[in-house]
Amino acid sequence: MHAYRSHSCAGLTAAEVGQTVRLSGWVHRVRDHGGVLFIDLRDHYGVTQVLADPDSPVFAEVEKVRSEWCIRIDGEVKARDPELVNPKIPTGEIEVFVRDLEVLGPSEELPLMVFGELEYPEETRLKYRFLDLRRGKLQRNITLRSDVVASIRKRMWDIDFREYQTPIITASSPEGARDFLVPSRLHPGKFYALPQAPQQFKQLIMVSGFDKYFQIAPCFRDEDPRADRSPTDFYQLDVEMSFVTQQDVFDTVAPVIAGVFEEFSGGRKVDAAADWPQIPYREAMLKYGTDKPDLRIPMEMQVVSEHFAGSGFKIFASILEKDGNEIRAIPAPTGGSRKFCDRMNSFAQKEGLPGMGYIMWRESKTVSETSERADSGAIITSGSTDIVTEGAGPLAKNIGPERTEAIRQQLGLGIGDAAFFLGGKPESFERVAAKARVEIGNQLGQIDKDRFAFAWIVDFPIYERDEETGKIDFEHNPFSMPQGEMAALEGDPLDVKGFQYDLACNGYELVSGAIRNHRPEIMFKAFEIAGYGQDEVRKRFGGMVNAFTYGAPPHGGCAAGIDRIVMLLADEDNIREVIMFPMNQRAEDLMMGAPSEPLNEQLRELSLRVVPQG
RNA sequence: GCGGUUGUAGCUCAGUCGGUUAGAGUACCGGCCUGUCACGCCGGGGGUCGCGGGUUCGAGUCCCGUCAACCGCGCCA
Repeated sequence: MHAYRSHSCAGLTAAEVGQTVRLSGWVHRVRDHGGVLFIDLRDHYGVTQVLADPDSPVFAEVEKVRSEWCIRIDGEVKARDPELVNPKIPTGEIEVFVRDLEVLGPSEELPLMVFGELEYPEETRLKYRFLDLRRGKLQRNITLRSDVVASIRKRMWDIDFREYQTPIITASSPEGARDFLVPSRLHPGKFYALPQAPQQFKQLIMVSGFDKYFQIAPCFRDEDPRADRSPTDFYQLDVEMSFVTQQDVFDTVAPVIAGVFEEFSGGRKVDAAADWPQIPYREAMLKYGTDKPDLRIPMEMQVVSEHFAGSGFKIFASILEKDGNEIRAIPAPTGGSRKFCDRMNSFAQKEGLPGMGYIMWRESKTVSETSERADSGAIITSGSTDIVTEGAGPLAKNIGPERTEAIRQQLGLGIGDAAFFLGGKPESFERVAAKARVEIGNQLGQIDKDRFAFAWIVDFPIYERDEETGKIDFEHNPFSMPQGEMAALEGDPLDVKGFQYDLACNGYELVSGAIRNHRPEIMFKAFEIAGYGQDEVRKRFGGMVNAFTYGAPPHGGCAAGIDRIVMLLADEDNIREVIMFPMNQRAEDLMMGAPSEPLNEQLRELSLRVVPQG
């Protein structure tokens, strides 16, 4: 018999009754009844109940085992009496009577219980990640992640892509984020960098004639984390293809993403890839306040400036006197209660805005009298009670019934509905507006939680103007082909759109990509507009620019966030739930003790000296 | 760098208006229990109330400072 096991803890059924088996696993739970003692023995695959009584030669030793000890047992498979079957576990029809026990690894008192669904603080969970990982949820999430990656690889292979590895220790490739630097021992004073993405390599792979590339690639960025953003490193499905248009990339990647979601959605609805809308960036910002809208929420923002210009609501009226300012409304069907409106107002305040004005529409009865002169000359007066829709709330009072009604009609709202209003420079309120829209959708129960809603966001601007310095800079990375190529760069830079796109899903950015700028002269021009001379470009992207002078094919691609895809599929809202060994919020690994101080000897070898922080 | 929330037993938490010896569940230790599957019952050990200072006759509780964790902003696809 094998040293550790003849079966897994999920592998025994009524068919094995009577056999002598060997199991290894962790003690999930002990139930000691004195004369009979039960252990739920758990491994990666499942749980089997094992038992011992004084007839067992190892009864005394079995009595000593505790939760999470790693043990091996030999025993005899027994059928349970019908009334003793546990229908909750697949092995519930049998149990194993222990005849031999070996403690493979005893356990200290646990800082975190594997058994049960108790919540623990992040700090505890991360420090004892190996215990947390034993728990059902992380076992499921991490297994799912592995399955998702395998599915992606297969799907990419099936459409003739191949996976090529690119360097990890490489040159700094400024994509916008901060680099992780690696000091060079052989070249004192010089540093390698970890790639923020294999961006330049994959483009070079295209120049090298490989046509279709993908890689499940680690990416490194030294930025502060968020719940949906891992610090230090994360994984991308990195894709690049030659001789393609933007639509070709969509047609290639969408079925892969949709296929993966369908495969692992567990019955949740996945919007068909062919139906994914393409929303221009400007339109997304206008309607949703963000370039990663959650399209499960039906409400869309609208510009309502005209109704407030010169109105009695002085705050908005004066905001509108300034160029570039506008007023936008978020409709909130069925949100027409004071309580709800107040809650949303304080939500906006918590997010840093002065507040969020609102109008509620309710019904009001008015008695109207009409008088008319009959043909006979008599005056006939008739009275009737009309039910009319009336705007309520301080804002409605200030602007009066006509303007209030015009707003209602524009937004298509009715009795019991509300609308929220934000004013100023769009950039100043769009972030909060986007969150408010989600909050409204959530609170009013208008989000279909069992749906994955996708949209391509297209026509991203190539450039943006820095608010403070007024300087023109790249909005994203500088590798995208401007729509209209060289000619487009002759006009106003802020009007130049790129063949650059994102895929949004349920409020997350899942994919980002572009048709690349493969023409050196257009690249130089594009950089010139952002204030970078040819020398600078050659210095920073020399390898790639040089390659582009030797017959570069038109190419494009994208990168999809593996962590986020798994996070959505696992229905988690924190990226750490789908990463095996994540960092904490301060980019520390509490389990491994990283980062840590290097040995003096290491520093000497690297010609480095640590400057004490004042 | 900034803002919010949190910090009490190994773990999860309660602790009223500032008032006696800081509690519960769980885990751990001991005892009882032959059919449990969150087994049950009895008993026990376990506390720098994050840390420092202050107010007070008296501080887990109030004030100031500080540290840490998480969430968010800035930043970043």
